[in-house]
Amino acid sequence: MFIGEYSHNLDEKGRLAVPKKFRADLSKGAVVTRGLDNCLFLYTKIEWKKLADKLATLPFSQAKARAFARLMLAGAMDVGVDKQGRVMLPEYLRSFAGLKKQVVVAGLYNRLELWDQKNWEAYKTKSEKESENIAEDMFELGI
Amino acid sequence: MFIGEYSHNLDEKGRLAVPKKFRADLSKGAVVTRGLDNCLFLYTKIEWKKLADKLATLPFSQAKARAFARLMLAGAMDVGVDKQGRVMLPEYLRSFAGLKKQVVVAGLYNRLELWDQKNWEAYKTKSEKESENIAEDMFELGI
DNA sequence: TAGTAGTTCCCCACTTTTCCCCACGTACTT
DNA sequence: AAGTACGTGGGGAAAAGTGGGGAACTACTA
Repeated sequence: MFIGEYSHNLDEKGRLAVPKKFRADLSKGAVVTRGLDNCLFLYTKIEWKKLADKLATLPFSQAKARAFARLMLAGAMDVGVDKQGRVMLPEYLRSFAGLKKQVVVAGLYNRLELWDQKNWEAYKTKSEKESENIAEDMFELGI
Repeated sequence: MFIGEYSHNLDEKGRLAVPKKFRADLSKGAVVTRGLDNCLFLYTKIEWKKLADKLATLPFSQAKARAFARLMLAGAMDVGVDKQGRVMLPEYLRSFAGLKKQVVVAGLYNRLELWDQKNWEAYKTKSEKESENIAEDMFELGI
């Protein structure tokens, strides 16, 4: 299970170190893709497969379904973890998420999220302020 | 499974390099055809067969069904992958999709999509803006 | 029937990118 | 205070993409 918040630097080649704890899980294969709220999602191969199978069932005759599948599937990329425990993020994903140098790696149960530091801070302060309101809505979703 | 976004150049002879990863799957035979949103779809022979069988079940008494079947079936073309891993795209498909020099190859699970670079960028910016809305709709479809 | 033109396919060579490995620095631990 | 673990940076080898020359094949024409 992925939890926690880590800060790492992207190097000039677009590589990002993964926190040590998570490397074992990711070493068997990992997939990065476009996420929501301007971040990237990083899944293990197994978790990715589950998601991809769901996406594949969307009917391509529906414009919205096509758009969503294109964002997630075409946005996805197999990434290997090198001997130093880093993943290479393709340019189009870095620019999508606006990743500069400082990147926040956040654990969210079955995925990691990669955020540009600035965006993360902004998002967090916003959410913290609204947390009471947000919580109220969660009731409807069964929490 | 086809995933990812790649950028390749059409050469003067109308040939397009296929990303290395996908060549093994496509080497047994591939089919290109007209796609939706102004791109081309590229299937393996097996996946194409499944789609063609579905298209064949469409009632030809419906004008829209006829038009759709014509678009996809009559637009289809067997393509071989040469020893350098390239496919030859017939002129009528290149002009249909408005392919110039820079082409984006996008993996969408069971098919590849071929886009003119410009169109792809435009489509993507549009979808990214709407992605949160789209995502909420996807929830209803069980994602 | 043979010649010519147009295509398709194969191969060679160049360029660019990717990936792998080594080395350094910093921070934490013992 | 020294050793170890982890994050960071960069150099070099290998692989993948690209472009063009030339052979084989077809089709059309004289």
